[in-house]
Amino acid sequence: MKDNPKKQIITQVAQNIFSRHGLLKTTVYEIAKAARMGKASLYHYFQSKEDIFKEVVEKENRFLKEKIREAIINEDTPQKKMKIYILKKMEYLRELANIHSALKDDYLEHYAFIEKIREKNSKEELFTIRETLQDGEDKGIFEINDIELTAFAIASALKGLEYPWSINISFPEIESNVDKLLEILFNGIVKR
Amino acid sequence: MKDNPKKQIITQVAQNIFSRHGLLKTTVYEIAKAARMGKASLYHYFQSKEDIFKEVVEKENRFLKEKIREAIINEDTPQKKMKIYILKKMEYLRELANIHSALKDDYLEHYAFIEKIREKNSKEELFTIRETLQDGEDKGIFEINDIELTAFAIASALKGLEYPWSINISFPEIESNVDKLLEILFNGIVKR
DNA sequence: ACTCGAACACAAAACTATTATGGTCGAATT
DNA sequence: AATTCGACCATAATAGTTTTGTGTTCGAGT
Repeated sequence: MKDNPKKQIITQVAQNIFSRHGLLKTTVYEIAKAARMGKASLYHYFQSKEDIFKEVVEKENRFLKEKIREAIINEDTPQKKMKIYILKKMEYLRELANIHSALKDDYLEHYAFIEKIREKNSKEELFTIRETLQDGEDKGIFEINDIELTAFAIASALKGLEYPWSINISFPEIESNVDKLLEILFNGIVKR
Repeated sequence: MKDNPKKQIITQVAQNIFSRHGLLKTTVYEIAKAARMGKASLYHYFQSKEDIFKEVVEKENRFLKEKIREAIINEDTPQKKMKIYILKKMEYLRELANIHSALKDDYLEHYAFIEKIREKNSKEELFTIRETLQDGEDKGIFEINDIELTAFAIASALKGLEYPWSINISFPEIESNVDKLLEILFNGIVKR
């Protein structure tokens, strides 16, 4: 997808409608109407409904990455970089309805293309964590053996931050939970 | 439930049938037949199908707790106790089909009584982790500020161990992942 | 106290008909 | 040539109806 204006309009209107109704409830007809064209014309620009949704998710992912890059750019320590990465990702995932849906909605998990999106996202996450660990090690801040396994363990732990605790269990504010978990991951609980 | 032999027979046969067919697919009629009684007679001993399942889950939970107690009894350090606790729990949850189902199956999550079972289990988990942290602190091994929040953060991290990663992502053996995560939680990644 | 056949209310499943939806095709328009 | 779209297709989804299954109750019997 280059700079085709029609394609961008379709993507934009689709982004809005998908984010309100979700992938399944949004019809191709609705998107076409909102883009002021006939339904059949859409297929000149996109191969399928799935293609449109993929494009929308990729657009949101680019936005998310840019926002994270901006936030991290002036941080100097790997600890701060990791914290900002996690918090910004959580924050923007809440706003970006389509990528959130693609990554989190249970009813979408049997679609092969959704599985691919989730896989790509997980790989990017693991990569980012691994890079940050490497950076910290290079700077003599972190001391790590088996960096791959460490990246994986940390990624797993961070997934646990989204665990759906029962409503009757009083759980802390997400940010203090992130802070505390990162503090533990960085410094450990064994006396120094 | 005291020592009523009929009730114990019902519970035992129900445990078997529930673990094969699951809560929803198991009929009261089947349980009655297996216990060699009429369907209506069951209601003399249990108030409902739900009551039978609860009894079965409680039975399995008692068994699980006893197995963990036995495994931990000779361990001396809080680190070892925590590791054994996590691994044993994972191991027995895999074997004890009914409590596993009660805690994990998505299709059961809208039942109020299942939510209660999950809540109770989470509270027990948090309690166990908190106790172990306290033990470690009392022994001068751990240094913790805000023990409640720390217990919560660690519990969250451990929930992440069960995250369903995509099949195309090569993830490590569960035990090495547990080991690595615990190592990080205990010692941190910042150079000592 | 314990047992169970019969019945109940309604949930679940099966079946049938109708409508909606993603996608295609070819002709028309720009 | 690029773009548009009406009409149509195959089938998925939905709606409506009927049938069967299931948890539970009740009252009579042992």
